[in-house]
Amino acid sequence: MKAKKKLSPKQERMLEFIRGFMAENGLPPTVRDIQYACGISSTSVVDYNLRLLQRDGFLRRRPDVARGIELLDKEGRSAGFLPQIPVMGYIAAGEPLPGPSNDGWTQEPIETVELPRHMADSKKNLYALRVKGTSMIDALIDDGDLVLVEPTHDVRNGDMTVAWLKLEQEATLKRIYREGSRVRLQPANSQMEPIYTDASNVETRGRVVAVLRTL
Amino acid sequence: MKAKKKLSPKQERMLEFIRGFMAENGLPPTVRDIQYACGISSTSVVDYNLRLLQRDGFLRRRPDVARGIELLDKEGRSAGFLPQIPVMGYIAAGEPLPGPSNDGWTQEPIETVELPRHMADSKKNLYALRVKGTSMIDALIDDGDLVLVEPTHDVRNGDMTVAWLKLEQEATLKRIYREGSRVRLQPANSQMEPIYTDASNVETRGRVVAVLRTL
DNA sequence: CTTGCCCTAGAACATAAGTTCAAAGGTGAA
DNA sequence: TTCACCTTTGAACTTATGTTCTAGGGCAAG
Repeated sequence: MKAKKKLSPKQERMLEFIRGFMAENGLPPTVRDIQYACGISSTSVVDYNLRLLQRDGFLRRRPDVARGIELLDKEGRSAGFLPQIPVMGYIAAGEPLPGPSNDGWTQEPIETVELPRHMADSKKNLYALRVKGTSMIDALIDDGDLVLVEPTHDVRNGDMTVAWLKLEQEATLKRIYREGSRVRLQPANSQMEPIYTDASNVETRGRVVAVLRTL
Repeated sequence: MKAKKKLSPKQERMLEFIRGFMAENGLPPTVRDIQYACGISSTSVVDYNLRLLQRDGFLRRRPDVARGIELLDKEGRSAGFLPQIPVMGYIAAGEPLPGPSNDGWTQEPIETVELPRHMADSKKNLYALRVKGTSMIDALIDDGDLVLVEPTHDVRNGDMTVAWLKLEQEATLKRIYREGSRVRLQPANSQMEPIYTDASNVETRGRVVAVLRTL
């Protein structure tokens, strides 16, 4: 992991814009796109800063090719184009569960992952949690897996849910079924027994839309 | 699912090239890139065919913008840029296991998925299998999951392996450990017991590099 | 054969977009 | 202040790249 130079606000903004432009339009911006979007007065200033950004390893430029900007990730591989999903923290049985407060997040993401469109589905404001420990095995989720969460309170019966059990002070991933005043939390692994608890004891934090495991 | 017009060989080739170019270079090709790569004699012919491809819904062109080609998937959403991983078939306990023969595949993919670089990564020639049934639950893999396979015979001890048990005529996903003349197949779920069998009974088809589950 | 249609050729054109330059403005160290 | 050094300006320049046009070839229907 290389220590990246810190960027000027202008460079920060440029990178931000380039990322967004690529994700939105499916091709890299031109120098002039950047100029206008970032309120820069001259193409030469854009060029100047692109040069610096390239020097510091944030992007690569192909000389003389239109829109020849290529964003690089921390490992120097090509990146961009896809929505960046923030990994907001860990989910583990005994630990507090990161979640959005009323206006945005208090913490920074511990990392970000780039996800294909058919998963990320843009406007849903997804975030991800890294699973720590094997306590979610009954949901067929292993240590190190990444769970993609849609932060909604509108969880339906049968949805795989990120739940916080208040009494137990425990985070869990289960399919949820409201049954009167109580709630049934059903492990994905049908060989395992469901948990029943009082509805007031369960705080749903969102709906799991995907699980990613890399080996 | 709309019925796409069938394409001329030239158009087929152009689309193919555009896809590859984008995945490889991270930006769409120019008209002239396409011209040279597909051995076309004039830019106007490329333009002509791009026009037809656009008419038939395979791509969108932004007028007057350099490299303004945008590939569309079957649903008309923007696509491209990422390696297309072919889903070559199903993996299920009692069914034959799709696999590459000496020169390529005999079957067509049942679908393709677009994967982020950090998963699809290199030129590893990955393919995917759709899991059918719950027989892989001991590997923490559910019905409907997608397993990404690197087709290699060089599987190391501890790798999650796509294995075919000849006697049992059964496909399975396990961590593999060679122990002398026999093989230990260890479920990912550590609460479950390993299977031991003779080395000659196991045919390894590749290494699982990722598991994707969408809910 | 003629007509119409789809496709190909080659060239020229228009402009989108990268690059370069000389000069000036800011800023901090000495 | 003076001297480096980094950054900004505004414009001009070059070329990469989309677009257009006219002409012609191939082929099937009439």
